[in-house]
Formats: sequence, C-alpha cells, structure tokens
Amino acid sequence: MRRDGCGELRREAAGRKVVLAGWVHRVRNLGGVTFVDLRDASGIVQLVLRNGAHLAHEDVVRVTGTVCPREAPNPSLPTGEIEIEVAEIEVLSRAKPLPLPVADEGSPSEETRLRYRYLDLRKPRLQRNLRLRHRAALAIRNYLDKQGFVEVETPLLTRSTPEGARDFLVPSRLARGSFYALPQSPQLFKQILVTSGVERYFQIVRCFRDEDLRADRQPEFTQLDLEMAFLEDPEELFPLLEGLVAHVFREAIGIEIDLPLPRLPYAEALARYGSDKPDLRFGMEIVDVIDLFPKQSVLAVLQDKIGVARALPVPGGAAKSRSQLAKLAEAAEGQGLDLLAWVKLSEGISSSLGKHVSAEILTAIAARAGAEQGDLVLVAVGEGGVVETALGDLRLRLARDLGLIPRDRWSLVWVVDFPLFKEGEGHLDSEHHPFTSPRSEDLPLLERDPLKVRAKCYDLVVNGVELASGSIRIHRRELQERIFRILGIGGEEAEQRFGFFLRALDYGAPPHGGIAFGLDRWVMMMAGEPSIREVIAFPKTTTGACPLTDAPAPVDEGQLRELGLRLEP
RNA sequence: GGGGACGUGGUCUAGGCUGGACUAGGACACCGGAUUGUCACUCCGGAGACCGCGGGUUCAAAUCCCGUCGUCCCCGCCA
Repeated sequence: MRRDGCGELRREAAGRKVVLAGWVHRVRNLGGVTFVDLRDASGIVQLVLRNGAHLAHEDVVRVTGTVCPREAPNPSLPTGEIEIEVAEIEVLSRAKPLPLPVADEGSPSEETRLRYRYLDLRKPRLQRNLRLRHRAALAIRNYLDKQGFVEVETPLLTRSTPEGARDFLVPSRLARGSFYALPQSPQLFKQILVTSGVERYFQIVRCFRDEDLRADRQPEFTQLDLEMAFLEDPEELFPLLEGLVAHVFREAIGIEIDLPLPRLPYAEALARYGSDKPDLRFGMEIVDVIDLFPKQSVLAVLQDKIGVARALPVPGGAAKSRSQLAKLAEAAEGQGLDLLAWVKLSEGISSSLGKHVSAEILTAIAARAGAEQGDLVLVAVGEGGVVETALGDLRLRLARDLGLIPRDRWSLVWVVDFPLFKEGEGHLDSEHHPFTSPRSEDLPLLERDPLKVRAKCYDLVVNGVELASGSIRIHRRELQERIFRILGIGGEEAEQRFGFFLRALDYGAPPHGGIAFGLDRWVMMMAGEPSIREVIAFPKTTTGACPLTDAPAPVDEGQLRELGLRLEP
C-alpha cells in the first residue's frame, strides 16, 4: 500500500485505511490510550494507540491505521480535524535520548547544532530554509532556461583566479610541487565560455575564499554566476536581470518587486548615503552644508580644517541626551573625523556649535537636512570621503537604534559607475576585478588620471546588502594588457598568469558582460535569517571547522609523502 | 592579526558584580510508577554537574586574576 504524507490528511480522508511512516514527534501516554504526533516531511498528524507501545522522541515508525474524524479537533494543526486509529505499528529505528530537542523551538549552542546537524535540520525553521533555497534555485533555473541560458559546469580544480582573496590550494600528486587552486569564482571560465559561443551562460556554483568568516561569509559559498555575449552597456543587461530578480522573489517568497529598479551612481550613493551599498528602506539623506558656514568663519575648528561639511538628519533623534551625543562624537572623531557636531530641534534649537555659530546658520542647516521638531541633525566636518562614510555608518547605526528601518520593505537599487581603480598600497588596484571594462568616454583618462576613470560595473544592492556584482568585460587584448600595465602587472607576469585567457581574446571574442549573485545571502534575506549558516545545510564555524565531520583534520604520513609534502613542526 | 560577549547535568538556564548556609536551584529531556481523549497531557518518585581546561590569589573560588581551548559578533581581511 502506498504511503501517505502525515501532514496531508484532511477530513475528506475519513474512513480511509492508510500507511504512514515518520519520526515520533511527541508522545502523550494516558494509560489506556496513547497519542503520538507523527512527523514526516509533509507535516504532523496525531496517532491513537490503544495498546501501548513504548516510543521515544525521534524513533522512526511505520503504522497502518484508519483515518477518523476527531471529537475535539486541534485548530493549531492542519491535520487537526482527523487522527489515525492505529491497527499496526512497527518500529523501524530507535532513537537514543537526544542531545538537542527537536520538538522544541529553543536553540542550543551553535557547536551542538552543527555537531548534530541532522537533528537540527529536522526542525521547521531549517526545513523551511532548505525548501526556500530549493525554490529560489529552481526559479533561477526556470527563468534563465526560458531566456536561452545554458548552465555549464566549470572546474573546481583550477588555477588561482585574481579575485584578491586567499586561495584554497590542492596539492597535485601527478605534478609534485604544483597545486591546483579552488576557484574564488569562475570568472575567466565564464568569459571563455561566451567566447566559445555559449552566448548565454549561467551556473549555480560553489566558490572558495580562504578568508576570515562572518555571519554572511563562509569559506565555501554559492554564487549564481552568469554571463552574456554581445553586451556593451550595462543597460542592455539590466532588464533581464531585473526580470530574474523579480521572478525569484515572487516564486520563492511571493513578494512583488517594482520594476525597473532605480539606478544610483556610485558618487551619488556615497554623497547621499555615505555608502556604496545604501539601505534605501528609509530616508535620512546626507546633505552638503559647507556653503552655509561663513567664508571667514570665526570657528577655529573649522577655519583651517574645513574640507567637507555634511549633515545627517536623525528623525526623533532630539531625544538623545547630551552625553549620548558626546559619546557618538567621540567615537566618530576617533575614526578620523575632525568634528561631529549636533543640532537639536526640541523647544527651539540648540547645538554643540551654539557658541560659535549663529542661530540663523543652525536653522539653515536644519532646514537643508529637512529636520523637524523632535529631530536631530549631526554635522560632520573633515576630509572628503571620511565625512561621508562616517555619516553613512551613523545613518545605519542610528536608524537601527531608533527602529527607523521598516522590516517589511524591500529596497533594490543598481549602484553604477564605480571607479575602475582604487588606491592600493603604493599602486592601483581594481575596484571590481581586472577584467572590468572602463567606460568608453573615460578611456582617454586611463593613464593620465586613472582614479577618475569610471567602470562599466554595477552592484545590485538589496536593503543595504550587496547582493550581486558584475560588469561589462574587456574583450580586446590591447585594452586588457593596458589595464594590466596600469595595475602593475607586467607583460611577463600577465602572460604567466593569464596567458591562456589573453590568447582566448585573440580569436574573436565578442563583447560581453555578466554578474554574480551571492545565493546564500539572497536566500538568507528572503528567509529573514541573520546568518547564511541558517540557509546552508552543513556550514562551518567561525574558525572554518565542521563540528559534524571534524574537518579540517590531519592526514596520515603516507598521504603527505605521496604528495611530496612535509609539515613544518 | 586585533577588540568584545559567552562557556554551569543530555538541552536551555539561575547563581557570578558584592568569594563563605551552593550539600550548585529551576525547566525540558531521561528512568520508574499512576493515568481511556490528550495535543507543550497531567500527577508521584528517581537518577544525572567535580560549574570548558590549566594555573594563580585567598583560611575559603562556579564566583576574583592570568593563560588556554571552544562558540558567536565586530574591525582588519574578503565582492
């Protein structure tokens, strides 16, 4: 007889003979009758046993019985209107006393959860997350398939890619002394694939970076990687990506995303929100107030230091006490800000600048920031760049603090026109990666003023989290080599590290571009989880360990010898 | 590499500041008993912890100090 799903039985099934199998969720032994909540992947149903069997939590059983309507239905259970009169019960597997409760909501320590992951995963929260992740992946594949994309796998045993993180290395037995690197992303492979005539490529792919872990960072993580041929402008890609994003939000969690998404130039993001990944679920826009101060200001602090002065409105922030504000100022000034002043709008206007600046100026600052009675305005003075990011950090901290971030809102935005380069230690680094195309109109600046060159590069920012990042790539060898030179990668080094790729550009490479989404982060956000560990079946701890398998683990001498490796004491 | 929080029976936790009646308390789980309509069943009884580990201070340490290990969060690092 076919097995039914515990959670699927309803009133209509009354009278049917069924076979069920699952885990013993809870037992209520009343002596002459025992009630058992039986759980399988579909849900929970109540069994009625008339001749008692000794059952423990998480025992696995199979029962045969009849679906009966219940005299006293349980409205908190989807199957609450029926129960199963058990005729036969068979224990398929006994469970020892549990190291963590499965039928309880409480959360044991992370280490216990991971060591007994197979128990933790039985709980509804993680079951729900696994299924959400599956639905998201399925929606991605369906959508991209309809758009003519082909999923192609790329090697995991490969060579170092230039993403800037530390590589995980795999020693080669056949080529002693040489190592594979696990990919930080399939960047060059996907570019080679579009060059190979796969005009629309995608892959849901594991990536590896040997860096310290965070709540949203694991040493192995999953990207939705995609690339398209015959693109020269980000705008040619955005509609498709927006369609994808909207589709996934709809299919996975039933959220409708308004399209098209706004575009925000990098410089504007920094100026208005103090971040290249602004959270737009709330306002609190930063405004420039430098012109409001008199040219020959009497304000000594401002007189010689003044570079940039910007103001951040804090709705309801007037309730902050002087000492709280002093603490804020102290912390901000410790981070390189010259001055963090405040203007309070409660019972008139007051300010830490009160002695130095006229009431007219204070009022003008408040007005420019759009502050009203009960609000606070923070004014930051210092070096350009530092001021914006400091206010950006404060904007986030205070908004969280004051509960100004709506939980149910989704803000999606393209941040575009990133600079191509950033300053590294004594040389230039790529802001994105070395294969990013500069904007055509900025090409003349490449050698002359490289930091001014904008890239055909874009991030998708969701609720202040960088969810995806991509670019239009360089498809001409000359330009690629020019960029390498500016980055300080000489001809010889370029040939050695990327020769295989440069050669691919020699034989007819179409213009192309793409993007990569952090799938774990995406699912984490849709699941409303605080960490990507909650959406990964078998994640690692902050030290990169897996308590379930005890990886990483030492290997025996023989394995090392075969690889030609010896450990330093 | 740096900063912070936490670590008490199987699980979650109280106690810790202010060391002594802590012989370490509770809840859940576990074991035994009672119980024919429960649904976080209930009731009675029981077992289970040298308070992560090592050292120090003290007449006395779960409690204070140092080190170490583990977990988590953050900075650096990392798209």
